[in-house]
Amino acid sequence: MSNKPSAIRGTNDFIAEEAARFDHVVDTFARVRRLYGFRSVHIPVFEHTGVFARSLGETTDVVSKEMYTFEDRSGDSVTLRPEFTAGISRAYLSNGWQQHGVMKLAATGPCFRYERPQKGRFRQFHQLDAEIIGSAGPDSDVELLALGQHLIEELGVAGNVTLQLNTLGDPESRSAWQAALLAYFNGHRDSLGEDSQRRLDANPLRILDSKNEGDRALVADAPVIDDFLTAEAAAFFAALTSGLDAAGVAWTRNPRLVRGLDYYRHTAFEFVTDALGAQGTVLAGGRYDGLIEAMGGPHTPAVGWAAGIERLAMLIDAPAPEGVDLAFIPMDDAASARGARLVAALRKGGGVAVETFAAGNMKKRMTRASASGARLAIIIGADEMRDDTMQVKDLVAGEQVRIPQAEAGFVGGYLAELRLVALTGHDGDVPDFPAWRTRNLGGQAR
RNA sequence: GCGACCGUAGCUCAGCUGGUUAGAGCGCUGGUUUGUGGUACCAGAGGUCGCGGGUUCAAAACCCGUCGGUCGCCCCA
Repeated sequence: MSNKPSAIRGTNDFIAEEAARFDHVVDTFARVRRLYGFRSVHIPVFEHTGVFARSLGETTDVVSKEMYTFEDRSGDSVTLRPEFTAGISRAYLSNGWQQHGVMKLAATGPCFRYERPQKGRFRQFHQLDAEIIGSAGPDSDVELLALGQHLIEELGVAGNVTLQLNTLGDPESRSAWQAALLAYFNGHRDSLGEDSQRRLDANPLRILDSKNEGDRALVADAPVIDDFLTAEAAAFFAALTSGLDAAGVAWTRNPRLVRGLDYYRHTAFEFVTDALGAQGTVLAGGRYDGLIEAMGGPHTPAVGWAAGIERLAMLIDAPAPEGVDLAFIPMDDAASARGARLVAALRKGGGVAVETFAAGNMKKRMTRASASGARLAIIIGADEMRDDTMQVKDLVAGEQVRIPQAEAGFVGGYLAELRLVALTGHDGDVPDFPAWRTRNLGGQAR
């Protein structure tokens, strides 16, 4: 048992419920983002290292110690994407997407960060991503946040998640505030924890969300961004908050909320939960007006967010397990061949999900058929082959009828009706299959 | 990079202060039911006790190392 192959640290293999949770998050995003006109974008999973190194900020942890970077065979340094925004911005410039005007884009897929894994944090993790590129107005921030809120609601986790909102101001506001913070914390350097003393040099803003008890007391009296906001920055934030109120997006002001990556301006936000241990951030982002310009493009305002699929997946209720509609159980080769045509017709014509159970003894086949989630089973053996009939068993009711194979349409019709009832949430009682068939036979006869 | 905890059957775990052939539940295979499941009963297969070394008459249990996992710090989705 010790020679089993092992997975790379911090990667996951999902089946069954875990896979269903993951899929449900992805599917829900695909549905909701269309409601807001966000179009799908597909970008590479890796880029030239410079794409990330320059855009995220050389001193950030993501760049300085968490990137999956390696040389390819030609000696170029390439990096597995640690996030989506830099790659999308690069694609925007590479392909001249300015021609499309304001773009609302959505992406999904794996990202990579070389970190110690823990709850809600992995080396290969997966994100949902939404960006609005080319729009400077706070109405775009509102739309983007509304999308995020809507997604959270559709996933049924809104009760556990709150939106924390802050502004980092424009570059003037931000650097004035940063200078004031630096002066303030330098004055109390000795009272700061070890980690925060290091932050003082690297990224003083981060001291604001220190978890150290002693730091928190200092942070409480630290300079607040509001006192450094330029008139424009203040107006932007006011427009944003009133827009959110108008759109019915609930938010909480958190003046100590900062974002780790260098490119953020103005809006910064996190949807957080306390139900996930130490990794409470489930969806987060902000405005990054300077990024595309810094990458060598024209001045292009933009806002975006990313959400952690695994984190959302841990939060939602378990989705209904996957299953098929119908189990086909042939008793011998002849029945198997006959049934193949029948099954193909049901799949292609009726959209019926069918799984065949031909291995093991009868009891085994029934057990597996039952576990497949199928409502009905079609059983064909030598007896049935003789007179072109089949046994149709309702696996929920336990009732079974022997009917002509020519009546396969009833099977498709019954399953279609069940689907319809499930879809409309109409809980009208559908009888078991034998009774349903008798009823519809009668109806047709007249 | 730092810290804490954990590592026994396919899975989840029990195994008290070291003492003979290492257990349970679930799952798997077969049977009660020669072609009928989801409930029940019976039987069976399946374990280098993560790996290496040490202490001891004796180690799954104690010590050291190592690898792996989990959670936390840092940082972040």
